[in-house]
Amino acid sequence: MITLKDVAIKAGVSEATASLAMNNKKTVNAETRKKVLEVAAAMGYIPNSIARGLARSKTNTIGLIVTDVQNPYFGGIIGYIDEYLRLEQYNFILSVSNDDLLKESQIIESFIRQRVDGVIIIPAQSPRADFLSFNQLDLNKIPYVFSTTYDEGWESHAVMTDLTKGSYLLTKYLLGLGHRSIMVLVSSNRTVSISKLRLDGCMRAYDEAGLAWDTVNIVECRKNDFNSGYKAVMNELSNGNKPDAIMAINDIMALGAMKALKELNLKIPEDISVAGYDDLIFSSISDISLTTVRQDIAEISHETVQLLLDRIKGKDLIPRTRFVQPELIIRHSTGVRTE
Amino acid sequence: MITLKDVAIKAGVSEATASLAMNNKKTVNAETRKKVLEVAAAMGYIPNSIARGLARSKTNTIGLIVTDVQNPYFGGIIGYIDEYLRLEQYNFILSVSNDDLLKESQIIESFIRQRVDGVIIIPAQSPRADFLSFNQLDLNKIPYVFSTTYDEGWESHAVMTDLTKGSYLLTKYLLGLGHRSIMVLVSSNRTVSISKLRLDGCMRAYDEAGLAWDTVNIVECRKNDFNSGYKAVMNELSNGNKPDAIMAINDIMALGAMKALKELNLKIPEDISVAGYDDLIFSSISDISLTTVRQDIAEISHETVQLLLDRIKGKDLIPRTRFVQPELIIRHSTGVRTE
DNA sequence: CTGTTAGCGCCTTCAC
DNA sequence: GTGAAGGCGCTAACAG
Repeated sequence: MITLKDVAIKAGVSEATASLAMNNKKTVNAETRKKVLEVAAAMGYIPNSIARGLARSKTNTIGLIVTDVQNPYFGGIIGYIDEYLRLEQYNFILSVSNDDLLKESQIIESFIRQRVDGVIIIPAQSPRADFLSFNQLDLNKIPYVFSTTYDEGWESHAVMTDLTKGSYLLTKYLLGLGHRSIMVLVSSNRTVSISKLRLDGCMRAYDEAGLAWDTVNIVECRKNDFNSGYKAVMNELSNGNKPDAIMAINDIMALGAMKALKELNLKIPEDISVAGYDDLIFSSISDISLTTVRQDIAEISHETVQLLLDRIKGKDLIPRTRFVQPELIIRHSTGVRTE
Repeated sequence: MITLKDVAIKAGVSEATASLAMNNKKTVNAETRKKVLEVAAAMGYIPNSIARGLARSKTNTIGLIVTDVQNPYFGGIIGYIDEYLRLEQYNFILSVSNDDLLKESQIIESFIRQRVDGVIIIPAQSPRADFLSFNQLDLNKIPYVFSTTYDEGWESHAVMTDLTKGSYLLTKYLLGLGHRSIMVLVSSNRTVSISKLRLDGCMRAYDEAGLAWDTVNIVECRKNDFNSGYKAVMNELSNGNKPDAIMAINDIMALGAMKALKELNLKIPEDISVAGYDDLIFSSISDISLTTVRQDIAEISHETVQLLLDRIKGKDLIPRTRFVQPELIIRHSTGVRTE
């Protein structure tokens, strides 16, 4: 392992000068710098960022917590964040919370140990008893921003889709098609932001249309995955609850719902319309392509990174949620109410 | 930011003793340790792993390079690796190469800078002009292991599915159903290991059956994604090449292929059988569930991590590829040849 | 058992 | 412009 000292000696300069040269400070003579750079290259010198981190107390790495890596939605987020961060010469450490609050707090502590310069949090979606982890970050003066969703009860910087607006557009569209009895598949707890905000949007559309909101059938599902969507629909329909349309909290669940409907020999959209949320690549996989609300994950990721870097650079910003605009994508899983 | 020194002073001991206490070395008196631990907790002390890394020249973090985060197959790998690594008290840094060799080499260099203890590489699938990056790792004595696939021409430690066997099983099964004219969708270059190994398996099955291998239609696709599968099938079939069965290099492409067939009004499996590879959760999404070869990603991830940690601990192992057994999963997208 | 000393590799004043 | 000196926070001998 070759060090800066080795380079300095071989180049016949002091370690300090070598350091200045490597970091392109103008205070060093062009000749000397050239010499140092050459020697460094020749020796295959690779700077030790650990040591640099200690000396500068800045690691140039940021921590990223995601709830789920298997969902391509988050895969996309990770990809974009990686891209933008790399452009800005930052590394990142990734950890997966699996929506587990304990794990999330352990991850945050390990990020603090690592002295990350900042952290991006996709918060676990369970009601929180306390906010110790976030407090720890504040105490250690490590900036963080929530991405994709925020946490109820903890005001902070966040970047996310205007979920309410997306649901509003979608619901309005469905009502416009004549659907009245709508079933909504939400997460395990309808009061948690990712569900609540969407429901707010539905409600707004109902209100505007002068329709009674309480005709909506809200089904809480334990997980937000394919099987949950499948089972929920199987259950409800076998209990005789046949809606005009089904709205799922995300595309994966919507796809699960479609699977169930097919098995029940119900035609989509003739018998029941189905809509998702996210606009995964997979939304066009099913032979009946899915109507959905597109979340602009490139934009979300980009804003998240910019916001975090601004905070790291010391910009004093007011904690608030930045909303990214959703887009209604109409495809073939929805149609006018027939009967 | 409170340091070990602060704790030591407040606890009335030397910094060294505090350090020993924090690290649970037995050489320190129970009373003293208790005292130190209490003070540390009270002060909210969080050790600085950067400093520790410098002192011990061991960072307890490993680097992970993946080619694609959007494919849930790799999402699964990342999830498992995260899990196993965390159990062993390791962190990891993730970076995405997007199958770009230049980016891959930059990532490796940044990993060296960070002084990771080891790296897990899912190598980019392009023919390599040189092996400088891997050489750099060797020079810096940083252990690494390839996961999911290896690189032709660079012998090293690797853990992956026995791809050849998987293809062999699948092909044998298809031949057994009476299919003779098979179309195989591979990556952009059939000589690259992920394609080559699979093709070897097909070939073996053909040989065993005493059938002429050259009747197989091998189609090279630029990318291994949904659209590539879709387009490849659209192209081939509109050129009048109608096979009995289609085998894709992975499930995503197979799903794309199915989409194309449906649009061409061909029935699956009555008109054409389709098979994938990977066994994604999504393989059951399409109304016709996909016959595929399951890769045991939990096992692959686990072995990869164990192998890397063994190497980090200094075990001197012979570079070789460890194969994980594949499993043929028969579902509804394949059936006996009809005409 | 505990404290002293000496780094790990790099950066940053501050003289010269 | 360049070198000497000190320090980032922690650990690893070595004494005592």
